[in-house]
Amino acid sequence: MPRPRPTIRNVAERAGVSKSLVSLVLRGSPHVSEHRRQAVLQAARELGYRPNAVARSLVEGRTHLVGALVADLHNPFYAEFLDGLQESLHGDGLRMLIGNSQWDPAFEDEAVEAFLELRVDGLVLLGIAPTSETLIEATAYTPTVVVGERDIELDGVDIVVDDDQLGARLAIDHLVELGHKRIAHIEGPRSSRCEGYLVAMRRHSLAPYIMVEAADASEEGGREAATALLTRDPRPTAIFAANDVVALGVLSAAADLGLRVPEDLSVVGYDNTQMSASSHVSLTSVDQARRTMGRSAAALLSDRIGDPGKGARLREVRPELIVRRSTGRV
Amino acid sequence: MPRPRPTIRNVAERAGVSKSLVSLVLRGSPHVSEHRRQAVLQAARELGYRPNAVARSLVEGRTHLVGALVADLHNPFYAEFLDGLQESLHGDGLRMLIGNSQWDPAFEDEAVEAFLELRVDGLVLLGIAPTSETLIEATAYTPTVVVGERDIELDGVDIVVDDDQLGARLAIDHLVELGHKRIAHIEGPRSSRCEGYLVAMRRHSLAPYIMVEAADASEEGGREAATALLTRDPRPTAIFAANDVVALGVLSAAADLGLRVPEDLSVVGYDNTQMSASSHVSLTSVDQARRTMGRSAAALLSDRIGDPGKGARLREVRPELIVRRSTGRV
DNA sequence: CGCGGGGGAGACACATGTCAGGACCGCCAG
DNA sequence: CTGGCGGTCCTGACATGTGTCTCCCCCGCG
Repeated sequence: MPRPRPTIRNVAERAGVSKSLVSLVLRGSPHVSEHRRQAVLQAARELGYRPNAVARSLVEGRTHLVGALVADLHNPFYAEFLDGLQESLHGDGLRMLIGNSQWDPAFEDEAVEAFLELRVDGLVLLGIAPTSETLIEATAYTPTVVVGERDIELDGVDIVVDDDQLGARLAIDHLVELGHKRIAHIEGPRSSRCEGYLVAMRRHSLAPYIMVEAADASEEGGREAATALLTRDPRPTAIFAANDVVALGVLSAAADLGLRVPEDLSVVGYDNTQMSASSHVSLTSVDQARRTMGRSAAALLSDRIGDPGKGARLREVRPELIVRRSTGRV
Repeated sequence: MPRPRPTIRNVAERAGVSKSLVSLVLRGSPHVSEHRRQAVLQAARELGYRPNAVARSLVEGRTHLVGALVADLHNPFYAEFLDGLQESLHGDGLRMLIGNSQWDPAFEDEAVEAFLELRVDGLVLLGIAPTSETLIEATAYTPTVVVGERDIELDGVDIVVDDDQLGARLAIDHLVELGHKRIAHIEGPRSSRCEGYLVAMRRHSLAPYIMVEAADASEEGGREAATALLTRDPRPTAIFAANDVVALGVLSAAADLGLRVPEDLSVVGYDNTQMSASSHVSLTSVDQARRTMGRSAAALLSDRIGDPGKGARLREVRPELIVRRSTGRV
């Protein structure tokens, strides 16, 4: 039913010119008489002509497409990051495609294969370290930026991360300022946050009070770890959780044990999830400037597309502490 | 730095055959001797050959790409829907591109233009009604499915929605079963949910107890509306909120007024957000079978791509009530 | 009349799929 | 034994829609 879309030749015929001229007009060449230019533009408008990006990409050798591969679309961090990324890429005339690997390495490879076949100009890996053979090969052929993963040692691959250590320090400083000493930490997958906690505690000469409990990054994990911490004697007066979901588990555990927040226990999360902003939760949390990270990634990528073969660069973005009602004086 | 990717010709030379034969092998033609087939495959492997989807699309006249335009990536509904969509499309050999309009009609048009220039085979509009000229034109040229918007009257455009009315009925039935009579509703943007509430209340002969308060779809809006409802005399014993975010506002208002949930007040949300599953919130909520909707959309779209020109179809997906701790007996 | 330059057209290239046709082989009938 | 026929494998040519490059034409000016 859908009639075939008009091509540049149809426009040329209708305007009574050669197709080359149509191309010139559409690309904004200055060496075209005003008379013909108008004729071409009008013909294009009348036919509802829309340039075929496929053909253009083929001849240009580039697609102006950037593939963003996300481990998990549900994670609000990625969603906001993508907003920033798209915004900046758009300014550079690049379009963003999103692929979703759902944490499955097989899907990762597959999505990247798709991007490579589409000949994207650049690749952004979100929460995905290029370890598989396919991914490594991809980074060799295509300008790539990795986000949220440290310790990538690949030539010509840029990295954008949140400065976890600084974030942890912000949290601990805040708690110390409120008079807390027995500050515990629940460790998650990001080990640098734990290191930041350790460093900050020592800096405040609170080394004797260091308490760390590991947990998997879920509410249930946070609850179990918190229960373990809070039944110690003496119990901590504050808990810095690896992230907001874990912190939510801490809140549950506290409620179960009859501890009031923040009177009896202060809680700090990480990520500043939408959830933590809810007044029903109101969790003090470290915010990773997500949009900023997105923009950084876009800048690095555009630059690298323009000039591949640069050395790898690392961009650490400064987080910020958002204080809410889950923290208070001892 | 990145050396040019090998083409089908390079493979042909290396294997000592014509490029047509390489194409045949790669497309899995049966009329190729095993000997040559192996030679071609090996040459392709050695060169790291990857077919160029751009060139292929140009000659095939189709891209095997589907563009999904999302109003808001942060909305977890869309994220999960996309999972289901991608999963099913993948089974049909289609790849999914995601565009993000961030609720801005200008971005919508622009993203759709991009999709059209890329010559996507199909379009999925999430929470976006095709009202602008660009979008309407797009639906005329490209198979399209609209999700989450009713009342689209366009030829050849399929619609997938949650059965809001049924969802509301499930919520009310549940509350009635628990002995509630004074059940209030906070109305959001989806008017069909409100209608469902009204119908269900009347069905239970509870028309005299109908109470509706409008609110904008935010936590603050929910809080205000709930405060208004809960300070009435007699006050409602249960509130059915338009969605989970609004319900969260209800919980806040209840806490402010010293009402315990569920002892003094039962609350039901809609959408079964991740938040509502958190044990710290534990909100009874209506779940919109998001993955199922994604799969439905994929099925409709694949079908329409195979045979455009069918009439418009409407698919209403059945929601389900998830009972948690925010509802209890009167 | 010659030269320069502006404006336009035609040819080619991009990487691939397909289709018509050709080479070769084996078999059978004359 | 040979010619014809059918089948298998493979090749070359063409097509897809666009950008660019070279070349040509014509006009105006010196």
